[in-house]
Amino acid sequence: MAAFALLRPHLELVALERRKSLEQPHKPIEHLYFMEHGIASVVAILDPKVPVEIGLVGREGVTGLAVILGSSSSPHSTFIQVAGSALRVAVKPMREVLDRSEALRSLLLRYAHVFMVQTAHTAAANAKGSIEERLARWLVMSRDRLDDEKLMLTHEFLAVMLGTRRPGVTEAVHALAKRGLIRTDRGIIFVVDRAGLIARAGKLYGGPEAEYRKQIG
Amino acid sequence: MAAFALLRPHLELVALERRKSLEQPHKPIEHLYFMEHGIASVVAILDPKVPVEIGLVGREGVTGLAVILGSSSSPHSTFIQVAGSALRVAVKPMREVLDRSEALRSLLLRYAHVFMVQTAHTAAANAKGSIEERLARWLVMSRDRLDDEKLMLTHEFLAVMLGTRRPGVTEAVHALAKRGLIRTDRGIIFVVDRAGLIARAGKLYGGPEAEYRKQIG
DNA sequence: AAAACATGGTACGATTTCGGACAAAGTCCG
DNA sequence: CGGACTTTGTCCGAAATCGTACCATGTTTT
Repeated sequence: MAAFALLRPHLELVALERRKSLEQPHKPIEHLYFMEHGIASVVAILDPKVPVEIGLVGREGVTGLAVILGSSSSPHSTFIQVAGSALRVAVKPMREVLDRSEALRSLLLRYAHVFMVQTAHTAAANAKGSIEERLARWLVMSRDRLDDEKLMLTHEFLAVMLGTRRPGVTEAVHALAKRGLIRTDRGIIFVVDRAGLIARAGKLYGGPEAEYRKQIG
Repeated sequence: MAAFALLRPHLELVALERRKSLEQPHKPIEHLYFMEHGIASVVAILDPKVPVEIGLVGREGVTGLAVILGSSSSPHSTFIQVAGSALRVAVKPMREVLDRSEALRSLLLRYAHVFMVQTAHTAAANAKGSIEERLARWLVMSRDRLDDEKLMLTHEFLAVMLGTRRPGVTEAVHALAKRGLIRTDRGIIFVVDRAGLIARAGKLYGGPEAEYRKQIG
């Protein structure tokens, strides 16, 4: 994309290990990460022991939205969920380029809008969806961001993401497997039937995805 | 605020009746409303019959964030929850002023950040909070935005806002009343003990509010 | 190979919430 | 006044989820 030309000199390719922290609550954000592979997860911290996921960022997006909105930190925490890589840029050059490029600013603000829609949908999903429906939604979102059927995720981890108990995830995983929508192995979930998962997620899937296509394409 | 000088010629004072729609899903946004009194509610529409609240806007804020982020519509719906008034501006002059005033743009983007934190907190609250805790949070948020102890709200309405059944709200209202935190009358809830409600809401209250003070003050 | 650890399966009763229905009480309007 | 409507109170059994615990099975480390 043309808007990236100004940014390119400041981009640095970095590998991202699983669990690496990209942002910590209320601490200055140092870099923005344009994801190439892998998934970053943004979580709200109700309590240091109780993080709850509010959004996923894959290669369609960038972390550090707070900076794009003019803040230097946020109350959320961002970390790597599925290992991969990203092009990162330090906050200072990012701000300079944002000031100079109307096109880039416009693009990133539209992405912020899309991310907000995703977060809002998560709020609605948490209020209305069963664990199984929310899990189905989450697996499809991950599959799409990775473009890979093989997801390396533990139940424990999914429980945090969905804001439920770990045994609840185990049951939901079994239910989806019984329907033939996924296959599992220790620490791995294979997406077998993406369309089936979407059907299972019902109303919980689709809104934010449509908004992304509309705003960014 | 100085940043508002450019905007003033385009502002129009309007009264806002309860239930008035300010934005409809995927329809062009026509005006932004800087709330003076009353409360606007932003809801995600999982299903036309199932709206779920994702954020509140009172006199501390403005509706139409999608426009500020460069979009002309959003998948959400915004309507008046508690009657009041607002200064509104049409989208076109709003965009022009945004282009010219760095200060206003900065302020409104920071507000967008704060609103996003509020939405994220709602997602976490919906995942982790009981109905009573969520209700307590919601009542305090409304009380603060109205700066009034008297809230004109029906249980039916609160049920939609919290994403639960109406009888669940009735029970939660009774529980809070029994603790002496609120008093109720038909269609009215009086906040008696704000601090007590905050304590009852536990971790669900406080995060977004602190972020507002930090970013906007 | 043994020990330590991570992950998943399962069970338990307790609690919350659900979906739906119905009646009582208050309000509005002709 | 009388009917229509809104709002609230209450109840039911069913389902989902909780909190917790314990064990089995893999995996990694020593």
